[in-house]
Amino acid sequence: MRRNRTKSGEARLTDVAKLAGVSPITASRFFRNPEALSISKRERVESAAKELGYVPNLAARALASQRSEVIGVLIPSLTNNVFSDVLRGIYDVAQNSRYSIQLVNTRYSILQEEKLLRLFQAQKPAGLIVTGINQTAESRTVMQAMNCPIVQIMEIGNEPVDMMVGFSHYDAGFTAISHLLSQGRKRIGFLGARMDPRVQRRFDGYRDAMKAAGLLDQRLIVTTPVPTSVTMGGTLFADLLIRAPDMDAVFCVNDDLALGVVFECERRQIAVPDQMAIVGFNDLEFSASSVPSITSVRTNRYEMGRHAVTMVTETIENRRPEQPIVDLGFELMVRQSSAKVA
Amino acid sequence: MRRNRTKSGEARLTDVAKLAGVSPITASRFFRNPEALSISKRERVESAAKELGYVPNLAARALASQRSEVIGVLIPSLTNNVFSDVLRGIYDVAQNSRYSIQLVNTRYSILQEEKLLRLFQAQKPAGLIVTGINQTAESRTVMQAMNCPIVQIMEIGNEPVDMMVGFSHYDAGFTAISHLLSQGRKRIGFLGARMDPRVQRRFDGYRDAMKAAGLLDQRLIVTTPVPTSVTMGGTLFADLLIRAPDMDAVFCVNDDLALGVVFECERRQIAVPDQMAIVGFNDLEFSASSVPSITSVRTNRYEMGRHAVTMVTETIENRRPEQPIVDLGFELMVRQSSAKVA
DNA sequence: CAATCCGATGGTAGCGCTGTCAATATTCGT
DNA sequence: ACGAATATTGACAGCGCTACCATCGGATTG
Repeated sequence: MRRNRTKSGEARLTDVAKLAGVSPITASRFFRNPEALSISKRERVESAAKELGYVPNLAARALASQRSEVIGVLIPSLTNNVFSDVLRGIYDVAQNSRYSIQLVNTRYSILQEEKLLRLFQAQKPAGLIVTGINQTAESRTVMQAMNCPIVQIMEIGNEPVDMMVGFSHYDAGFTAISHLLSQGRKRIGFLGARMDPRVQRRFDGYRDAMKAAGLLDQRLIVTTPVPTSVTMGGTLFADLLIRAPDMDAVFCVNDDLALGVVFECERRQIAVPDQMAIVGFNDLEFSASSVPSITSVRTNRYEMGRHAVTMVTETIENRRPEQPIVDLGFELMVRQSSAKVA
Repeated sequence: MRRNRTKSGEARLTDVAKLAGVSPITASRFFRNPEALSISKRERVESAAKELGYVPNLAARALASQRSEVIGVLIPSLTNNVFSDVLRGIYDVAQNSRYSIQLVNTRYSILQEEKLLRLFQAQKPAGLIVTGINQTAESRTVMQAMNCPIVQIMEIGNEPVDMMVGFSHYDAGFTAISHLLSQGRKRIGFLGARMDPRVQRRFDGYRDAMKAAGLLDQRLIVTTPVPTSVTMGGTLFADLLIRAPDMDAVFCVNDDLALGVVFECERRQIAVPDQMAIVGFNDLEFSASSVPSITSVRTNRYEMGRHAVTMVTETIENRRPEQPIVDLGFELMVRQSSAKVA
């Protein structure tokens, strides 16, 4: 005994088909590939759907078609500005496509990431976007078994699970230090909070640049596993000054920390850049308009998000990008905080 | 002709049931309400599921049970720090529940919001979290028809669609201005970017407080529809100084703008707070550690997110909160930028 | 000891949609 | 004008799961 409508009173595809005088499958095609219908049927189905206020049942569609139109996104933080930009890129592209985004927060834990990846299996996502390249072996296995396009974002490496879009944090760190060295700085501190894998690679760039210049000194390095913040920038900088009072520059792994250093310098009346050069990372919006403005490494986070979704959708539609690894690069924005000493 | 497994090779509930020697429905119950099974069956199903690596098919479940376990979230911006905090609260609670979050970005457009709300209908979400109280009439109709708990967040009002959690932006604005007035300030500027409804209500608080003090002056007010930023804070402040050179305080609708004003004052060598008091809004992390530290209105954004999800889930589980409207309040954090003139 | 209740389990019948492939209509080339 | 190729359309049979109701044995009650 079939009713006229769904229990909750909504119209079904069959109801639309009946009203339009076509078979259910024809109506179904109207919503997925209207070009396949003759003009007349197309119009009939369209007006029938409108009249009934038909809304497709996504669960039924997913069940029948054996696939969903969900792209899973795993990011490590919802607070960090860096990820909000990436997310905006992701959502901007996704909202104009038929795919929807399922976002989860790994909180910088690769075990949590592994667990969430397993959860995604149940959804049979159409694609996956994961942060970074440091997944557990188990996570990689799960991903490989998932049979959908996968993009690793934020950084690039040699062994993509599938595809990648990002840039080299090592090179970026190296470039930042090279800049300071070229300005005549010798005692360049490293200031890092929450040493996630990408921050670690920025550090590697710092270390190698300093080593190459014969200037590496453990006393110049301070890090903490605590999350990053402006306040933490000031605190760590104070630490660093105790350990290396002759420090003449500091490389902060992000702009929040750098801003904290700027404020701490003001408190202590340390002249920037004369006595202390400061370089940040990410080029957040405030870095250009702070006083002094902060030299920083600009990265294309919004583009990264857009790219990632696009790579996923193109792959689904059999237009897989020729290059599985996309390097979006970075740009050192030199500003007042690291201008040459007079 | 039924196969042993799904086409893609995954085990189905029936396969688990067969291996465990129980009926499919018993196996089904194991995953939804294990307590209903006898210990022996429970163990049998559990080990069978593990052996087959069974992962439930969410689409099938949603179709058969006529409901999903998705909570839809509509927010106007993915960039604004304010929302990242709310989101973090939402995700923290949701990730420990059986509900998953479906997030969409309305980009401050109530028309886009309406469209997205319709999209959500198709998903039959278990609950909905929407930003603010300024939905279109059509949006309200759609929501009312959705037959699921709905929480409006960020602010409170008198006519909840269903439930609300937030605080009074009017009161917050009024309080901020009262503080400045009590410090002896008379020419208090208003600096607003992207005048969304909540910012508008902060403005109403400003206007009424100034009017009550007989100090309202249009020249003291500057706003722009452009999104907020630190840079914009400096720009608008410069505008304001031209229009009202005798200004002795400024209320910024958020801390980014306030930070921009701090920098602009430094550039112009305007002494803060002696010549110019500054009050921000939201109490972002940097406000406490900037130089000078910035007086701001602290709001419980993380809690707001947590609350919203909790209200939804409790309602679903028939433990609807007694109070449909939760006022999380705010707190004025008085700091250097608005200390009393000597 | 029969009547009653309750917890545990299973059978049946879909949920609303789409994949597959066959059946028709339509167009085209020669 | 005729067969072949192509464009449209439809019938059927599930997708994997759960709601609903029936069943059954055992505990409880007077």
